Amino acid sequence: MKIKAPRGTMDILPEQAKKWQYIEKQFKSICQRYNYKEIRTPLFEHTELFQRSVGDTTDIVQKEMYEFKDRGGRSITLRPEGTAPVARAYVENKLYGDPKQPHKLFYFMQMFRYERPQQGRMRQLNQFGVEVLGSKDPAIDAEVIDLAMTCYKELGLTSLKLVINSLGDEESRAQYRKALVEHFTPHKEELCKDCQTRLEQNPLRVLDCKTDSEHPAMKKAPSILDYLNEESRSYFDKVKSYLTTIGVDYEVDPNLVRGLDYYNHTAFEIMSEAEGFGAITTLAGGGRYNGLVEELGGPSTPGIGFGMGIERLLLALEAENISLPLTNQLDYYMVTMGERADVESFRIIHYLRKHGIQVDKDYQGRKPKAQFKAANRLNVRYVLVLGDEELDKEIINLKDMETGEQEEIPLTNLVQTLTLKEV
RNA sequence: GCGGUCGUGGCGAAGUGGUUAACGCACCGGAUUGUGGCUCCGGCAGGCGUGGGUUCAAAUCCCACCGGUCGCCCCA
Repeated sequence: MKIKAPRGTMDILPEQAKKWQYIEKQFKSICQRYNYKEIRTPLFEHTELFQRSVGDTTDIVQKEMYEFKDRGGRSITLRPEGTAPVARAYVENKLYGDPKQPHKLFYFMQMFRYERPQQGRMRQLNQFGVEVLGSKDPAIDAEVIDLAMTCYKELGLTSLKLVINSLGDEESRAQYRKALVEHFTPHKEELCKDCQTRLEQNPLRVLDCKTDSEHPAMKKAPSILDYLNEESRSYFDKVKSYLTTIGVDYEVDPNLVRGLDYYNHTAFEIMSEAEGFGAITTLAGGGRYNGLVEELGGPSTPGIGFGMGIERLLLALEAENISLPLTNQLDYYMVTMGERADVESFRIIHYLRKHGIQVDKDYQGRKPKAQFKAANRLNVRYVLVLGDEELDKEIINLKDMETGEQEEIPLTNLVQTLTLKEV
């Protein structure tokens, strides 16, 4: 084969697509229960949107964006994440003026990140996500987290870990940032190269460095939790208390920083603890972003959301050995014998389909024997047998593939009989 | 972006320098002129990821590239 799918992309074939459909259906039903409405934004945006919101120092912007110039010379980027585009749409369409607040939104969208692919990390990836704009009620934080957990739980996943943290408000964060720089600067030379850069550009991210995690300075690093001001601390406490109220277990990890610039207050991640899941365990991540809408030119509007990788979700299901209840097999298969019957069968199945009956036939010119084999392969319970004999008698033979029994159905009663069978 | 590892018919998998590249599954046909799932028999299908090189001779050795996979960075 000459032309292959570009690196980091994949085809989703019918067998697999059934799972995607099922997951989407379940998640949409959950969203309906929680009263979240679907939003769809463009596949690509002006590069500037991500630079300004996600942040120039983040990995996403520095090395992962699918960025190109269009024919008009504009810098365009295939969206690497969903929050910024949704916030942009909120501002652009003036949804802040809509009396229905907050706006509770969900999406199923493709994202693109230029990374070295491996299992669970594609260049084109699919995310289900949720964004709530216009509420700073800690109960909404808990609702969003609960929604994500519910999605996983209703599919049957159990080996989950919810990790939460608070990054505090701007003031808390600035204080903490200062403390971190003061703490790490004396050890700067001992830290890894990445951390030295991070210390200057984005000190919070020094904390989630894996290389230096054993360094004594890392262990003695100040905790964000000690730098939360009164308001931030109280907010975080309320979020935790709401989670407890509805029985959502969590673990507080003061080192959970989240990479993107727009986050503040609540940050969370959901991981799989299933065995054999490999190095990548994050299934979903999100947080609050109270300054983002304003940053994008809208009125000061609080927001919170998460993104959930569907590819990783499928891996988690596999790791936990969960098979989704997929049930779309064929109801009827038509077997024909002879040319007369073959032509007539085409007319009949068209008629049956028109009446809502799910039926297929052979298109390979196979012998009857092979047609029955095909029916077996398709896992069909009933086969409609049509040959010269049946045509002459104006009936069709309905064969039950499980019992092997066959009964004659008058053609005039066909639809009625088959419809009843399905019940 | 860095490091390890792998790449043989549709799938799985032998072969590690030398006659026309095992085998299993799947598929097609026959035994059974119009009836399947079992059995038996037969058949279809690959020149070994791509491109160079070494050699009398390469799927087998070397190089580059592409792709998968694992790990790192980071995240979904």
